[in-house]
Amino acid sequence: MTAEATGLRADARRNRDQIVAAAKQWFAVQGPDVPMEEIARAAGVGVGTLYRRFPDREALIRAVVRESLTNSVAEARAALAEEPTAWQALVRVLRQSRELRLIVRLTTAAQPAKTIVKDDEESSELRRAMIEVLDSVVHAAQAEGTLRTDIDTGDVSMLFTLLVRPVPLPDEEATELARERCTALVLDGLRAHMGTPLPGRPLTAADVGL
Amino acid sequence: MTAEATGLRADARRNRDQIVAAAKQWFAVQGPDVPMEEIARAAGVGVGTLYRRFPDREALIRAVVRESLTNSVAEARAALAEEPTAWQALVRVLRQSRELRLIVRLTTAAQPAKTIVKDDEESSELRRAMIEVLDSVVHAAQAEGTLRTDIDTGDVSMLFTLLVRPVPLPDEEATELARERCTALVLDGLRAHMGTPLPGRPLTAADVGL
Amino acid sequence: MTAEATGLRADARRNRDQIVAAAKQWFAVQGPDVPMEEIARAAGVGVGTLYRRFPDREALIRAVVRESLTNSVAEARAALAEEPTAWQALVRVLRQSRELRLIVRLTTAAQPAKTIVKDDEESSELRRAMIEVLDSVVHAAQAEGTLRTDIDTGDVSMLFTLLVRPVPLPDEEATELARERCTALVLDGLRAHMGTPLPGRPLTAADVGL
Amino acid sequence: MTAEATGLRADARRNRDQIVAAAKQWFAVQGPDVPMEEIARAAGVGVGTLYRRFPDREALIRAVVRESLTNSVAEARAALAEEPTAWQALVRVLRQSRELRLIVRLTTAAQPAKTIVKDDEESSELRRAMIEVLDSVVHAAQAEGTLRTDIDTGDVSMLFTLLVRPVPLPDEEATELARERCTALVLDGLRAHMGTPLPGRPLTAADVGL
DNA sequence: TATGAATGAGTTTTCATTCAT
DNA sequence: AATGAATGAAAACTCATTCAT
Repeated sequence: MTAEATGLRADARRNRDQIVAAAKQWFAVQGPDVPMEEIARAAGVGVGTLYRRFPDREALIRAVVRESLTNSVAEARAALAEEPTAWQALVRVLRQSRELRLIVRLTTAAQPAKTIVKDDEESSELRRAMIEVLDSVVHAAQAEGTLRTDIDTGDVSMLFTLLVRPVPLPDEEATELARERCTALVLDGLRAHMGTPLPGRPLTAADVGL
Repeated sequence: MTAEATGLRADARRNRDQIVAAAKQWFAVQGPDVPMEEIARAAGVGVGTLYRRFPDREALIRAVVRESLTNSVAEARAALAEEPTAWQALVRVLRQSRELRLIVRLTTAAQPAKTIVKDDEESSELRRAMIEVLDSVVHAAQAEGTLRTDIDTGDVSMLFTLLVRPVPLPDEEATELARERCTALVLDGLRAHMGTPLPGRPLTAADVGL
Repeated sequence: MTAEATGLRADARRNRDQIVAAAKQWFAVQGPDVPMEEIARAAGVGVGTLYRRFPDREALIRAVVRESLTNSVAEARAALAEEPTAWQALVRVLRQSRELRLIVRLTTAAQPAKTIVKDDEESSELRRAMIEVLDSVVHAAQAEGTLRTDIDTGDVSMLFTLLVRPVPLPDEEATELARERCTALVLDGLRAHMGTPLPGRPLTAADVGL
Repeated sequence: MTAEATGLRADARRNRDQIVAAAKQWFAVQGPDVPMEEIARAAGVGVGTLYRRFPDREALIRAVVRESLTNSVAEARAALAEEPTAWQALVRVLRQSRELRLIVRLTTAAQPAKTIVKDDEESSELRRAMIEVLDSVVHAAQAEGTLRTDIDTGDVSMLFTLLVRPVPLPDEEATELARERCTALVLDGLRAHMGTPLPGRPLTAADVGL
């Protein structure tokens, strides 16, 4: 799906994809420190195979982040293109959060993952693309009068980050409902003309280190 | 401060307190997986002493959670008693978040901490006390007409949980500002008479596994 | 060049030779434990091809030793035939040390190589041939009065072994000069009529396990 | 025995010494790549204990080298002080080679060991001390007319290095005899007034990277 | 047949927990 | 009772060897 997967033999390619998929699953539930062997097992391959494709844990995280970011950007672009209003695009981006959730999880983990993304040119480029789309959505929503104007992309992405973090409630259904309601409540806070004054100034993407 | 601290010789007691304090610091920055030796070093004692007091990591986490919960409940009660309006009490609880942040961090970590709290009678009792206070604040605020009425304590505590999670931005100042703004935005979403309809039904504390 | 190379298709034969050549290079610099894949890469073939030709590392070492021994014997015979005096032949053998150096390196490494040579009939035969030539040179030199007579082939070959071992000095030039000077000094020790009495008795090739 | 061993509890100290002793034995026969677990087993401790004392293989090698160098320097000084002639001191240094053999083995191994010694201040100092003693012995022997004057400390130490390398002959007795004879032959090459002209110029310790 | 992918056993290293001093 | 040493199980990573394409 991403660049580095090309030019592999069919079976190797299948394995690579399974490894990334398995890593995504494990990373999503346990964070970036899952035993490599666990991932290998989930992918149905030996550790050796995993290490042949991804020389160390960082490389694997990098690949996962790249893939998730690629998907997220594509989803965000689709939302912007297809939704009738910018507000609706904003809402949709926020709801299409599976991949985003993973990135946030990895990016806000202990230490390493953030550095990994920062140091990776391809990820950085994707991150820039993501910011661009978010900027468009935010400013368009403000222009159409649906989003409050005392905020900027950084504020929005902070809220996204918070909403998207995994909150392990006992059962799956409650988790979904809670997330939906929280999202709706936050959206209500973002809507135009409704707010109390905010401290400081609108935060840009750069302000929040994006 | 808590039950198990009583009946120890003065020096033993001091050790115990230093260990818990050190654990709180480390847990706050690195999560519940910090090497035990790190904690012992920060407390100025040997690992042996740590283990004499807390037979394993779970026991230590339990002690930390108990202490933090105790403090949080006290703070929440003080807010309810001292603030002129329930809304202001709500805001103050949300801002007095140091101890709360720690509990959330421990409670939402990988696997163990949540179970630890569930299985501990004293923590459960504190949790119930906390819910009771939160319930009072929430319902009082709704009664006074400042908090929207299509929500319940579970919704509020979910939002608290989200806001309180550590979001490692590059610099300390930006982190503080971002947190302030997000809090304000979320509070705007919670204010009475301002919202769009929410999906589902008001979530109680029980609904979100508190 | 050696027996097992015959009867192969031209390309297979070329592969085999490249593998052995690559192995000689790597063995010379890193000893017999170089990763097989390194050797394969240097030979411009896949590991699979290497393993098709040499079922395991031992087989490859065996092949290298055979080839080196073959060359060494040929060189020693040429020296004996072409040099005007036995002493000069001795000196020349000692200086023509590239192949010899490799054998010594492999033979005196950790454990395996020595056994490998011992257990290999072809190598043993070559070793016998080598001893024969050395014996001729040594005894001829003693007969012509240039080599001290209280020693035998085993002593000489021990000294050869010592001199021939790689001594990694910082720069290449120093290494060469040092080797030259050491060789000259040792030769001075071997010259007739110059020595102090030696302990024990002259060592034959058999004495030193050749 | 060396500085870093002081201030340990009696049992820890005993373990540390056993570990170093075990490492010396294994390093002497197998080189610096022996499995750490092997060393731990030989020392009668768990791997964990080994790693507590020596954070990685390098640290262990460093400790072994320091100890061996310390002993070697002491031996060399004793030889210089006690032997009636410098020549006899030279001979004695060369024969007291157990510790020296180990250092040479480690120092001339694959890559790392050399760097380890270079980068270690204490080892470097010991090395300088060793050179100083050797210089004294060499120059004194030349002054008393027993050692040829067209050489210098570098030449001598190169010959030492060669002689001291392990030559695994089948049986122990043959090894000893062979070493004795080789040493005697080399000494004959070093004796004053006996030599043929050597190429280049006398090699100092610096020339051979000491 | 050649290739390079897959496997899994072997090593290094870390850290929770136990135990001797 | 306090300390920090010892233990060993677990995790990361490498590489010889086998196998599918």
